Amino acid sequence: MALRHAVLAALLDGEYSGYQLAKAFDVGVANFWHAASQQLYAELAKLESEGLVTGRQVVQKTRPDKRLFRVTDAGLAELERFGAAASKPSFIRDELLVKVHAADSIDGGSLIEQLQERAAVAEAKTEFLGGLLRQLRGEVDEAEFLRRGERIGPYLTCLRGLSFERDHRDWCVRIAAVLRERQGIHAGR
Amino acid sequence: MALRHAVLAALLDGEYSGYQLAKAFDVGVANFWHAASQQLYAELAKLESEGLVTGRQVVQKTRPDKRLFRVTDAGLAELERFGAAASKPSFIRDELLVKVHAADSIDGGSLIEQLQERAAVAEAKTEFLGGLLRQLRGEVDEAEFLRRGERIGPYLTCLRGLSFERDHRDWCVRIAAVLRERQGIHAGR
DNA sequence: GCTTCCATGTAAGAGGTTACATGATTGG
DNA sequence: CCAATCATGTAACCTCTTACATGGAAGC
Repeated sequence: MALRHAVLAALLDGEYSGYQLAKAFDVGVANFWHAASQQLYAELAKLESEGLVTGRQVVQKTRPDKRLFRVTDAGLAELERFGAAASKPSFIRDELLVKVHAADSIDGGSLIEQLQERAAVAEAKTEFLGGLLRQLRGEVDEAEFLRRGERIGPYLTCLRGLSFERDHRDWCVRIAAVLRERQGIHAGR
Repeated sequence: MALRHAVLAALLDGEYSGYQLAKAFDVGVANFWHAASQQLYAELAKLESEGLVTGRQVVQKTRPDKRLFRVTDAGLAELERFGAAASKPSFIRDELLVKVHAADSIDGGSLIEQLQERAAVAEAKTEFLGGLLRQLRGEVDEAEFLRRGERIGPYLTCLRGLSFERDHRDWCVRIAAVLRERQGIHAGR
């Protein structure tokens, strides 16, 4: 019962279909919450039945029909209640880190490759998030936007995502270098 | 079926009971994997029945008896297989970030408090992880330890944890400041 | 012509959370 | 004296993942 709040928060940006929401969860929202599209369709149905969101049918000609959802007043109230309550501790899960933890027992070459691959993905994400931030703040500079912008929530979480991806990229690059050097040492024995 | 690998990786440090493992998952392992103690007991039983770990009973006088587990050769082989396979994308979940995403719709005061609280927790964690790193590398300096240390896996993941916590703390402090300034602006209208 | 995009789901099974049970010992 | 620590689980419930189903349109 916590995905609902992530969905409500994401829907504050405007109307979204389940499909669009799933895309949002793949990019910006991915900085702090992960969910598969099936979960989102199910959660939207549940939220609607509880009156926290409303959907309206949009008939399309060249595309399948869709339903656009927005947060209701009851949904806003629920978000406010959530905002005041205690948060569960944050939660991370990363198989690559599990592998690094076991680095002394598994094949180094494969691990180095995966770290480089991950570094490249993180690099691509930093660039993407940088562009998203520019888009969100528009013409004004960051300090000004943060002082007077009307909707800064998504901007703030993207800042966190950007910082996370940079940091993660740097770590991957560094660890790959460490493992490479150790391979050289072992090979030279 | 991925918790098993986190458990195997954690058990590489030596023998652990379910209870001790749960503590490890609260500190070092928490940098990349979260699991409740009940899960760990269940997973250890499963791993033992599959021959990937072995347990031995340790009778204690002043404390309840316990079972210490270590990884078997089959367990090591499973870890190696896992190390070579593709990793699932990393997974993050943070209710505080959900709240920040909805910052424009929820009470700012409560959010600022929670951000400060979180910053303090992150600060405490950076200090703890700093100490853990010193302990892991012993007398030698970091570069030397990373070149020639025998077991560097946990060190590398702790480095990531340290970096993450610092970064997270800085973000929390900054966002709290942004929200405070906006409150001042709104109050002054 | 093949793949990707749009768009919404269902169903089964695996995995995770919450609440509970037990009971001696050590530290403040 | 009260809380925390050590130590291991069970049971019920909720959530999440995996696999599948459908079908037209647009891009390469």
